[in-house]
Amino acid sequence: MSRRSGILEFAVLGLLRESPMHGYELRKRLNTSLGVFRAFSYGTLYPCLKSLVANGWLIEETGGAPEGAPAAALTGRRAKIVYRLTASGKEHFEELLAHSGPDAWEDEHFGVRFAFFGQTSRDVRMRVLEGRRSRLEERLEKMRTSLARTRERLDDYTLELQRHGMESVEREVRWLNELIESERAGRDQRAPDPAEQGEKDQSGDTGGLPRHRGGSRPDPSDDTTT
Amino acid sequence: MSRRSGILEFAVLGLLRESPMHGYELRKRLNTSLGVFRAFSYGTLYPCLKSLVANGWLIEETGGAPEGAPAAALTGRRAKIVYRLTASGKEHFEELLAHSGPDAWEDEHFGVRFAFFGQTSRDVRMRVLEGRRSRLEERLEKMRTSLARTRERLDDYTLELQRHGMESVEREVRWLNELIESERAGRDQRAPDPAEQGEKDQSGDTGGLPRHRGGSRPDPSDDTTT
DNA sequence: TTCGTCATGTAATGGGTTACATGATTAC
DNA sequence: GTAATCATGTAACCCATTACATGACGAA
Repeated sequence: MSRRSGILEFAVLGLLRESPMHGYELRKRLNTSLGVFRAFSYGTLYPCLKSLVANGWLIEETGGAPEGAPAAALTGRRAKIVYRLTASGKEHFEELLAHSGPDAWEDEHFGVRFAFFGQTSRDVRMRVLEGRRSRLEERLEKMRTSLARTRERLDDYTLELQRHGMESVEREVRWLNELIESERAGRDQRAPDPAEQGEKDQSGDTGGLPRHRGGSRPDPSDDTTT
Repeated sequence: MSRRSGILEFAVLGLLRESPMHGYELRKRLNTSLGVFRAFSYGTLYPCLKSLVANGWLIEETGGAPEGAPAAALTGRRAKIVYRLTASGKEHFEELLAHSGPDAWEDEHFGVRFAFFGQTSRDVRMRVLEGRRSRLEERLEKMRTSLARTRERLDDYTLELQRHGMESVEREVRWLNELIESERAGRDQRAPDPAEQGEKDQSGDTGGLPRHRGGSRPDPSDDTTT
């Protein structure tokens, strides 16, 4: 029952909803897809998985590959313990997805919440985005007044640090503005359950994200990994 | 001896080098001047102060305001315990300032290190800035390849999250480029010991930071605080 | 005189990492 | 056969927060 971090629990549940996986692979996904923000070690992950099992939200599937063909988990290598989301686990995740309390837009939570926006209803998405924005704006306010008071006493480097910090926050606010804007424009389209999608058309209309060009495009010609 | 966080120790030593302070004020400074990145609670700060005293790096000055006029600490309200940096504490801080090991440019450390660049020698500044930059660049590399591999499997929101994350990192790299550039341009000017400055002219030539205009300027007309 | 803020502390708890222990499977 | 990576776990520790306990001082 103990040993739950909220954010990790949420992410694990969300990832396992897409497809069953074993711990090792789960961790990799956690640290790439979502893990721009957070990296978890095994010492955190495995105990968490155990506790999720104890809660009845996951079941362990040991031994030879079960019929349910856990997709990528078994290409080449046989998994030891595959975790699969139970019905009540799915239900629990659904509840977590629906929550849009104040903690949902704190630094640690927001990223993960956003990562699962594809499974989140539009009104919750809006609340989370707007909550995050006002959170950042009040932080900005504090920074501004504090800077106004201490401006003279600070040396150039501290000032520059402050300036850059504020600019980062302002930038995220602008990003949120864009996102909120396009959420407003797009119609409510809750993404279908990924586990039941099969080969269906996934030309996602998930609210209509803004288009971005230039910068951050991965070089498609380098696939020198694995 | 235990209970030391490195970053907190560094920041406390650095702030106390400017002027003696008591814990309460120290914390406020920690959470404004430097604390764009980190906020510490009393439960962390006070034990840390005790351990710094135990190391001989600080001394506690209890009772009525000592002759040494601890500046802002005593305007209006009398402080209970004023912490002052000892000679060996100063020496220790000097050593910490001179270190430019790999941890100096990790996320948690970099901000605080930068905040004290005014007291840092130019070559150390350069090493830290360049270390940070290459750290970010290798992170960027990882993100790019990982994104290239998983691009198709990711939904629009995850993709957007990834994109924004990468853009943030790229932006910091550009910032570092500017800083490194102006460090190269400026001559070596180690800021004088702030504790011995008195009313001297402080038109800091600390290497010549780049000039920035627009955005992030505090509104000078709102001083509705205190 | 009561409320807000200043001011200092501690014990319990939380949330996470590191280092270690163990072993299977694959690539060379 | 041996190195690398896959794979699972645990115990010891670390860093910090929360909640609590305590009390002084100034302003309304």
